[in-house]
Amino acid sequence: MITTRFAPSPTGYLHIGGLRTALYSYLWARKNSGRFLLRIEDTDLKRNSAEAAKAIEEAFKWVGLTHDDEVIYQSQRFDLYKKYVTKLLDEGKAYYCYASKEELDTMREAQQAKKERPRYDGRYRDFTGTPPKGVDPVVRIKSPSNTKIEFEDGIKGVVSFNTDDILDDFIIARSDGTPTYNFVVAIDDALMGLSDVIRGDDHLSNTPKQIVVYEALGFDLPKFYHVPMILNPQGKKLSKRDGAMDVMEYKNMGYLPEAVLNFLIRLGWSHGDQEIFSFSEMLELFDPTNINKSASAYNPEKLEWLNAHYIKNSSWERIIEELKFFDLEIHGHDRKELIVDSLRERAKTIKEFADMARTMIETPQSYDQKAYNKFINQEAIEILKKYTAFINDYAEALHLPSGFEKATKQFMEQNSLKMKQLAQPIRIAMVGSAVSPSVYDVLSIVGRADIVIRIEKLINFYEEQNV
RNA sequence: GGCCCGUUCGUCUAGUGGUUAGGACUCUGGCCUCUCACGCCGGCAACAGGGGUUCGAAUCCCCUACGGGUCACCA
Repeated sequence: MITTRFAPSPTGYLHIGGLRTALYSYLWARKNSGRFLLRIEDTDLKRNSAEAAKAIEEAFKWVGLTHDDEVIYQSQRFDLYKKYVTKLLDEGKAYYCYASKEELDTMREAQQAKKERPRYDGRYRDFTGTPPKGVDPVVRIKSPSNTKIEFEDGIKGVVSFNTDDILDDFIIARSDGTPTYNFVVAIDDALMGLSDVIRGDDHLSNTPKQIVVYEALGFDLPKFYHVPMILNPQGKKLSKRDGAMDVMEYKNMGYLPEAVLNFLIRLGWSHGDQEIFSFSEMLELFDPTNINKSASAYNPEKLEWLNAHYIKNSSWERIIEELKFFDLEIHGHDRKELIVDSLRERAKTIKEFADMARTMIETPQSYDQKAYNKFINQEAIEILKKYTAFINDYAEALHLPSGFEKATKQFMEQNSLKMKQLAQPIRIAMVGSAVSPSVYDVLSIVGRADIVIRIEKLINFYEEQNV
């Protein structure tokens, strides 16, 4: 059985890079009918873990990820960790260290002065004397020396470390009794039954320490996969200055969750030349073995393209639903469908979609200067006047774009006009600019009564300008 | 600085000893056209450098350069 986990430290929101490793872990577990667990790494009690967990659950919900079991909070498992500290102490695999901070600092400085690697020198490793008074000891684990620690990473291949290069007897419990990161991670991963640990590249050099803990405690090692980092568009480390770090920001910007997931799965992973992955295809095709070895810069244009793709291919009901988030409620079944179909190939985000829809729904309050200067002149005004009269007197009912097309063509024929002469003035009257969907669609969306109002408004504006 | 990891078009990537080095995004030329988009057809653009191994290397090995990660009583 495959069991994976996502184990963020509580920062208050779900990071975009975090979502990617969560997605990989999720997919790998679900694909294999396994379990995907969530654990909050809140051994540092200063942060608000309840709020952080809530933010993660919210983001998971938005993109459609679900985890099994209850969320595990490390802060609630201190008793458990303490038992393992005691166990190692009893077995002689760990020991109390009474070295003070000052003592350790001077030791470190001396080492650095000699250009040596700063490391704990093991001075209390075999200590049997009387402990110094007034020092709360830390607990250190006995690390192996003069050997190698190797493991097969599912992404990087065999990774090998010389213990003397990287290890010392590191602290597993602080002087206040609280356990440290590398200790609890190993315990929890083992106790939670993880078979596969998929996590960020930045943990690669923690892995040997965790292996020391696994071995001291007699736990089986999981398979590790260290996923390379996501870089900003400039190829540098992602930081808060790069904008959207919080997954929920993407919702605010009008991105669809399926676009975000598709973007993320493809960033550092591939399946041949395929670019578009539905959720079920992700489930079917994902395999952590072909995650790329190197870091990848995220490029906003591709996300945008993906988002546009999903907008184009969403049902109109879905888009109407999404538009509500941007305070846009559209009434009328035909009108909803028409608005969506006229804009779905034009909007890159739902936010843009809402903005464009508003230009058709609401009477323009001003006119785009350039477009107005270019297309609105005495001749255009005369045409618009005639057109208003024509629409007013038109005998048949006018609802659908096809009806407006038929009527407008008749009008053009009667007046020997070409579409080119008519389209832009009408467009400016309807939406205030020279850019919109097909005029027939716009006309149909605006509706017969408002068409007349909007044209008259433009005419009035023109005449006031030219008194 | 030590250790670890990495390096194919600007970006995401395919490629696992023999390819005109493929696709996608971006940019760009054209077609379509009532504008803008969409769509379609085309274009620009890459194996970090140097040594080996081999009949033959983007692919295997070594070195260099560059980038990243990590070295806490943070996680």
